[in-house]
Amino acid sequence: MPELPDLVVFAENLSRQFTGERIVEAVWHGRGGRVSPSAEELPRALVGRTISGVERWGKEICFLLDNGQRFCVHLMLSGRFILAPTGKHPHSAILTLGLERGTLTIQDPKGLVSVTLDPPPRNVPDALETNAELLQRLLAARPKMGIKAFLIDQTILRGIGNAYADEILWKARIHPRSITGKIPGEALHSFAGAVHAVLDGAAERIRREHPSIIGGEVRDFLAVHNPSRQLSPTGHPIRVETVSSKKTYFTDEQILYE
Amino acid sequence: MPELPDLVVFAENLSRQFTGERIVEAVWHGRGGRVSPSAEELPRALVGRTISGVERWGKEICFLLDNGQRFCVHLMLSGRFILAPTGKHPHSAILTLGLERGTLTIQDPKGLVSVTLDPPPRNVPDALETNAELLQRLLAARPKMGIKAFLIDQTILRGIGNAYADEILWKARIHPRSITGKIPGEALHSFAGAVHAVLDGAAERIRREHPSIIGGEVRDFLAVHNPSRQLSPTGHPIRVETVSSKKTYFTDEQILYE
DNA sequence: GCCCCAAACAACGA
DNA sequence: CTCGTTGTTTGGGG
Repeated sequence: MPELPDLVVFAENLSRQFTGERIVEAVWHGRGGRVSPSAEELPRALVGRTISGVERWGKEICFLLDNGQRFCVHLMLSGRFILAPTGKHPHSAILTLGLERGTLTIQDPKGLVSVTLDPPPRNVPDALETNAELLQRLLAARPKMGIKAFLIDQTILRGIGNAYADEILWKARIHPRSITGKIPGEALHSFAGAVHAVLDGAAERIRREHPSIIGGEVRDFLAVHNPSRQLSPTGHPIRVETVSSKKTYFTDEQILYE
Repeated sequence: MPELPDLVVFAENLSRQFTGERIVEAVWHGRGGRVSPSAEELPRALVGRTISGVERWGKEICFLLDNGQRFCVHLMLSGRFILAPTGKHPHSAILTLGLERGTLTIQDPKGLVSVTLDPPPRNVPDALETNAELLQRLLAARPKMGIKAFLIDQTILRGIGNAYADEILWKARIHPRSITGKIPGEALHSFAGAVHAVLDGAAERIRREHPSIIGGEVRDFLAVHNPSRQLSPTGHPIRVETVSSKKTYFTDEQILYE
């Protein structure tokens, strides 16, 4: 499952590639996936529209349409975008969008992808809006959660998944079992800084190393949430435990606030 | 806090004493307590009515009125009924009912008592309706609870509180940390039998030893939920632990099903 | 690994 | 040690 930095680059590349293209066909394959408002409505809403841009919205990729509507795709666990020659329908295709110069398919072997036309606005900040004051406010509002559960809760802050939560907590030197309300105010600047350093840095790296990526995920450079590493970049052994019901990678460099 | 057997005897005694009496005054003292529909409505609904009976309903004591309405009192943690000479208002009085031949006061130092006129019917069986088939059905409906939490949950079965839950589980030889869905069907007859043996036996004992009791609680004869005992009646040391967030007394005679 | 829902659990106040 | 309410955690299914 791609996470926020992957999605940032996907959106850039999809936008570059498809802005200005008209949708000539939309086929819902009916073999899984969730669609709102309905599979019948979808082609009527999409076909004939021109894509005026593509952007990341939390963990979703949204196609902006020329009539002001937004068509958003959540890739969930195993969804991915695929470019195929016009008319081709790859395996486990959920939705195929025929465009003027090619076919964009959303594929998902697990069939969990969710697509939504004009999703309701969410009153939840995006992870890239993070700063110390915002963190302070969000932490104060939920003072007795595990910090790991807090970071990946999309109703609190949008965009961070399991892998990057570990990366951020390691960068901030905060133990994943720490309690939200116990993290001292003095730590919040470096915490907020870690959010940006990790997410922006990862997006920049993916952008540089995979300039036209629109699918899959790039994880090989992660510092601790990385099964191929035994030691953190600073040489401390990486532990793997279940924290807040999630597989969690961390080291003893991280301070436990509880 | 009186529990079911105490309340059974309270209801008998209040019924004997007040059936046929007319309510001539009802004073809500406004120093705590919860009243439904409202403190203003209450005197209008009660004054002038004649009490046609008193009965226990779950953990509540209900006064049946001659117009078919029911006036129910939940004593919560520290509420109690007190008889006072007409016109007297004891300390921490919540509600005073002036009757033809005396004054019945509901007193509660913690101010948690709740009184309700015509409480809505609850679709929940009473503990004294317990039999093996009922237990089977209720356990199957909530198969992954702790059995202690199950027994004291008033939305599942009405009337059992913390102390008698321990007594019943000891009598049934079921460990309080057992999981509802893991208790074997063969144990349900003795489990249901234990519910009745404990509750009916306690009521009978209270009735015999305190023939006119309407307040307080009698606990001195409890087998395990009893700080004055070190050993169960069968000579096993009594353990005290927190189970399902409640102080729980049990012994190693009780089988853990999990 | 994702989201949603429902059930179970814990904490707090009245 | 009671009942609500609210918030958090956990488990299952798509």
